[in-house]
Amino acid sequence: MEQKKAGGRTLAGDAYEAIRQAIRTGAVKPGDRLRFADLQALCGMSVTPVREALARLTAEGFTVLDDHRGYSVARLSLEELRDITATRQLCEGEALRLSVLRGDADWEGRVIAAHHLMARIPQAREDIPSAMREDWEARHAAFHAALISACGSPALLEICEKLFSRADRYRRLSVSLLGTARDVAGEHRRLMELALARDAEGAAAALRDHYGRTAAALEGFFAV
Amino acid sequence: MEQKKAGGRTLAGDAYEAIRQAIRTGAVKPGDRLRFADLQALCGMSVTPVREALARLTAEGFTVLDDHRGYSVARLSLEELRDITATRQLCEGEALRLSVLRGDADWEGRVIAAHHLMARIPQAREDIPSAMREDWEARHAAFHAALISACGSPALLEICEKLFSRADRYRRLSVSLLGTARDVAGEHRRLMELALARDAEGAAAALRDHYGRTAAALEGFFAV
DNA sequence: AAGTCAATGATTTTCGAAAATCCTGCGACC
DNA sequence: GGTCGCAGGATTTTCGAAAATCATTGACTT
Repeated sequence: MEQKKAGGRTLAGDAYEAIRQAIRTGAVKPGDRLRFADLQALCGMSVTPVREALARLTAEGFTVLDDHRGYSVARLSLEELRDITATRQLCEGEALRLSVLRGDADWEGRVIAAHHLMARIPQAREDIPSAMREDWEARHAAFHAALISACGSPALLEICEKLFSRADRYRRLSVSLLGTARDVAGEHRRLMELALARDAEGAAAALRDHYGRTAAALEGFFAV
Repeated sequence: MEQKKAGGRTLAGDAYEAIRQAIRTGAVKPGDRLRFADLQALCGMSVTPVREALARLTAEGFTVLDDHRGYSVARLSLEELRDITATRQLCEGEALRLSVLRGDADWEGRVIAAHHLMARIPQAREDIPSAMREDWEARHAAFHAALISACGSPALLEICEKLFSRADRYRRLSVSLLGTARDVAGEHRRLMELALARDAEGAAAALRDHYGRTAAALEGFFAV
């Protein structure tokens, strides 16, 4: 979805951001019902824009709708984590492969710049202030987006973007509960190097491995 | 208010179906603006459910939203046709491969039954009544859905379903403008045979070829 | 006791109009 | 001659309340 510009041109857009943030940060938990009365209080607006925001969030998999029973926060599960991971490996792997094959000098610049921005601040961890964690998350997303930005397929890019944001909720779980023992920075650097060396297959394989490790690090949590 | 429950559980759902149908049948054309006043008249309801319907349609790529300028029917283009085709070949090809590997006897039954239903009525063509064409389209969609139904990945299935319905608009163009010279029935039969013979790679390749032919048959139209 | 059914309360869904925003055309000014 | 700015009109967006629907409770029958 790329219809909202940050800052707020419409109230519905603001509501979308506010509720999305509440879900991502855990202010409302998976399975929680989202009552319109509460959301109107949270967002400070009437029911109509809230309804539109929920429609968008539902399309992206953050919330689910039960006819005449309203909306609730989508639950997290090991099955979904595995499912999303496998689908990302397929789609984003191919997107990266295409991007490496078709990227021009301008694309190389975007990748280098995005990596540089991300590497400048420490990775999200328990002992890092929340604001900086948010910042790193944004730069992390921008780096992955830059990698596949030259794939030439808007449809594939849209799919990857949606899957990335759906996986974001699981990624946050990883940060807050397990810490980060892996050398994520090293994985990212290697990803960039393979891409810039125009090793399409190698970069795609490294990306699949990268996502596989992230998922594996979370498997334990759901064993509870 | 005394609303009748004509089939739909919510008016927003009815509006979604009505507008979607208007777009698919060409009652409103690509690029046309969708004014709320017109849609309210068409659907016989107030603005709120229409707005929700448009939000859903936009999420699926049938319409586009321009902030404060309203909704319009998404345009068709050769670039998008190629893009969607390539993405379908990737996603649905993999889904079919997985489905063939993992499908059980129950899945085989679903595939055979869906194919039988589709083969019983003639394929959509100019000289066929519109109602029968709609019927065939529905069974065609059901057949393709059955093929990949055992892939085990809800995320992938959702992506395939969305891409299928997006491609549906182009498919209709093919029917009304070019007729069907290809042996589509034969392609479908071969697809089923490969799947039931558990030739996962062969079936996936046949599916990619099937979609490639459909797209190729339409290339000419956009040359205008 | 168990099951049915109607009244009640909570919540979603829809309405119709008001407010906000954008587009167009016209005129003034440089 | 061309550009800028500003009413007028059309359209979207939002509001607050009314209507419809779902879940629950409790009385009443079997």
